[in-house]
Amino acid sequence: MSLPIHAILPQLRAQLARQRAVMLSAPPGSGKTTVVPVALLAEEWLAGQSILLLEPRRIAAKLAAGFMARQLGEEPGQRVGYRVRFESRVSSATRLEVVTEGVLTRRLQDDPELTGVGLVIFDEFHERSLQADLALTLCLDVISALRDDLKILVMSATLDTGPLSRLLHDAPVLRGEGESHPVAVEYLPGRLGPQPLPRELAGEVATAVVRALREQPGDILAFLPGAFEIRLTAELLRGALAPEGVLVHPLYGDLNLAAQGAAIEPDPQGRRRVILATPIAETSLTIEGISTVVDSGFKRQPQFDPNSGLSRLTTQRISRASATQRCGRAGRLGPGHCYRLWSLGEEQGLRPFDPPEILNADLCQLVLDLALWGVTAPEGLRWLDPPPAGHFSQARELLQGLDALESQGGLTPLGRMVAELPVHPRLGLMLAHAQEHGAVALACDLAALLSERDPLKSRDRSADIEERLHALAALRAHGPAAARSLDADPEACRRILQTSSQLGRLLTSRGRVKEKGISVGGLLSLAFPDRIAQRRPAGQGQYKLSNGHGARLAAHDPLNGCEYLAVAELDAGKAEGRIFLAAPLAREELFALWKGKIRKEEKVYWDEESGTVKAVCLTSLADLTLESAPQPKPDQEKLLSALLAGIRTQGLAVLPWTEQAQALRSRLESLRDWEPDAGWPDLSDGQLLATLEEWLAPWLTGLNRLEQLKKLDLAAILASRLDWRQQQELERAAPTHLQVPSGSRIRLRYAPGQPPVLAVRLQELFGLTETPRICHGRIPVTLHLLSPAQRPIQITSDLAGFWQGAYHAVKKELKGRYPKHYWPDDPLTAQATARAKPRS
DNA sequence: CTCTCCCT
Repeated sequence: MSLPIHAILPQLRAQLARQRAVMLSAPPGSGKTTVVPVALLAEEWLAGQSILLLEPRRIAAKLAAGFMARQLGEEPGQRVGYRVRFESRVSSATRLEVVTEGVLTRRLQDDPELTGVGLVIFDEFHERSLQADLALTLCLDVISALRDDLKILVMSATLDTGPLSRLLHDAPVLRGEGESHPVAVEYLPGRLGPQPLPRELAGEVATAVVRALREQPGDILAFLPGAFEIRLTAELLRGALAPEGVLVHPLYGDLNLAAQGAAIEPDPQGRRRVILATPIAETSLTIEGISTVVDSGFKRQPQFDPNSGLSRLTTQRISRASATQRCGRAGRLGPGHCYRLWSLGEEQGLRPFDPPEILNADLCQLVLDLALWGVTAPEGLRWLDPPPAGHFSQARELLQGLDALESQGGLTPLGRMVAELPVHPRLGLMLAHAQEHGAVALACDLAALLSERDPLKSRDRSADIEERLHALAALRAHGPAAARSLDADPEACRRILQTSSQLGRLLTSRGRVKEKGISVGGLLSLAFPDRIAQRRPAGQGQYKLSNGHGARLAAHDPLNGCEYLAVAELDAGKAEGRIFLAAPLAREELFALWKGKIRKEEKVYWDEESGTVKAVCLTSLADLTLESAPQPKPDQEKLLSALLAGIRTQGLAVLPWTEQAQALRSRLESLRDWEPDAGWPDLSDGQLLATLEEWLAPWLTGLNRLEQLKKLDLAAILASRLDWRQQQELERAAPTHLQVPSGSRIRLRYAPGQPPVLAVRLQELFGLTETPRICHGRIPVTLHLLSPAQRPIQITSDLAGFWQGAYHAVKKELKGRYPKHYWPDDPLTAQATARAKPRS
């Protein structure tokens, strides 16, 4: 049998003989997975050592091993073997061992020299899983420190080869051909925006599928983002296609094996089929007999947020690499056709490749693996894409908080134990602590449940994890039918039990029971202390998490009545997370389990609603307030700063700004304008608010409510900011009043940025030749000249000019209106008066 | 409106 990959085998052999690392890029169907490893077994440089072949999935590992073994006329476990979780076929004769990712990481940790291994092959490296990236990084570390004879071969479909080649010290890149048939691509741009609603998306896909059925022969594979859109599309299609006898099969990971099998196998009666699939059909499952693909262009992906430590599922546009991969699914049998629900223009906007998982994942396990490797900072190793610093430190802080890591990043004894358990570190910690509580068996079931798919499938299932435990118990005691009667999938339950018993074997007889009794919720809280949830007082199914974030139960979930929950799984959501798995946590148990982390503190704070400062004694666990009691004798300093905080939120207007206080402030502000270098204090709003502690606080002793502020003498308080000399100078340079020739003392009005205003009846100024000035003669006042009835007549800052000019016209007019008043012809020599006429 | 895969 000849495959395209045979053409480049000689080149590959030659390069591997010379180089430490080689890359081989070839599309699906080239035969690289099964041809290359066997072909290299007899190489001289291998010197009798074995080859490790890394596959991303168990099923692929077993299939590849089986295929290669049979090519050699053997069964797996002889020269070719495999090792995946729960199952291995290897012997002393095994020279080629196909492993999955977790097994390789474990192997590296147990034997960093990779004794007896001469070559590690990374298959499907373009998938860029977190574990494959980590394994490559660790292998590079092995080569540079311990094994300069170890070789690496990275095989992939389309991959951005440049950065990887550089990481591998300019490894040569060989390119192979694939064996596939041409696929015609047709663009069907629709109405789908960047964030389509599930209904819109399902409608577009259903329309395209109907068209494909009309225009193309054979079975059709449509790619949708998730199970929800698949259900919607199936409903639309079943309505439209029922009479034509076309079969519609959903296909996604949560389906049981029988349903997946039905979607994968051709129909025995030869009826046409439409398979509606998630990205599971992109690489993990191959469907027989597909000649047409309909690609929605979207997929659902988790988005990790290091701020909350939570992931959120988001529906995103796929990459061009992903679109190519999906398209290729139509060309396995013969020429195919692919409908893309976007335009050529939109295609230019797609990312060329999917981002590697390491950029977007929870890094707890990676941080722990590195610590076990002896590395506390990622900078110490060489990465294709280094783990993001924020994600890394979030994971590190979480593990430090759980006592798995020292403050320097090294493993604690507890952390070492957890690092060796095949579960997420959170669950490993729960298992470790469960030993002290004598609850290992229960904890194993819980850890397994949370590591595998949810066994409950009904759409209105409760988030209560105890319902899953009941299903497991039913399966153990009475078999599959009992589990099914509880709405649980027996297959999923069996997988959980398998994981649980593996964990049980790893944990038995370690440690001694120190404490007795712990509930399911209690155990979960040990793994997820940041996700202890407290019901909000008024909320319906709304909770607050101990990490400060909000979360919500489905409306009719029976868990709704619980005051406290330990939440194991939730989607971060946009504003509020959705709780998918949780268990009730009794208040007494919460206090008992977490007494070491529960704090009591006095909190004095500003209560907006009542306009007062309140003082309480709080019992809290992280961001949750467990108890709150009034504090009769609050700390004076805290009281004061809470009151100041209240003033800050309300603004300066809550202070009693009497006319006098305002005038004082205006005078000082004006002076600051006129004499910027004279050291006058800054009394602007911003500055006053910023320096409340300095100028206002000393006057607030013993006060705790806003209304008490009304008693303050603000003018005196502001004046006290000036020393004695400044106060004298203020009176001289910016007086409150000016005396005019009539003898009256007239108030001066100050406004920042403007000259002072003297509003005075014209007749009181007779005899005054020049405009009055203040601020040591530098600032002329603006005169608002008034009629005897106090009506404004003229505004001027040039009194001499007024007397000479405009006065005579004004006089004439006013004389007519106020004949009893005194209107002299020569205002400069006339006697000023505050009355109608001067006293004679 | 619950993606997918994986672990001595």
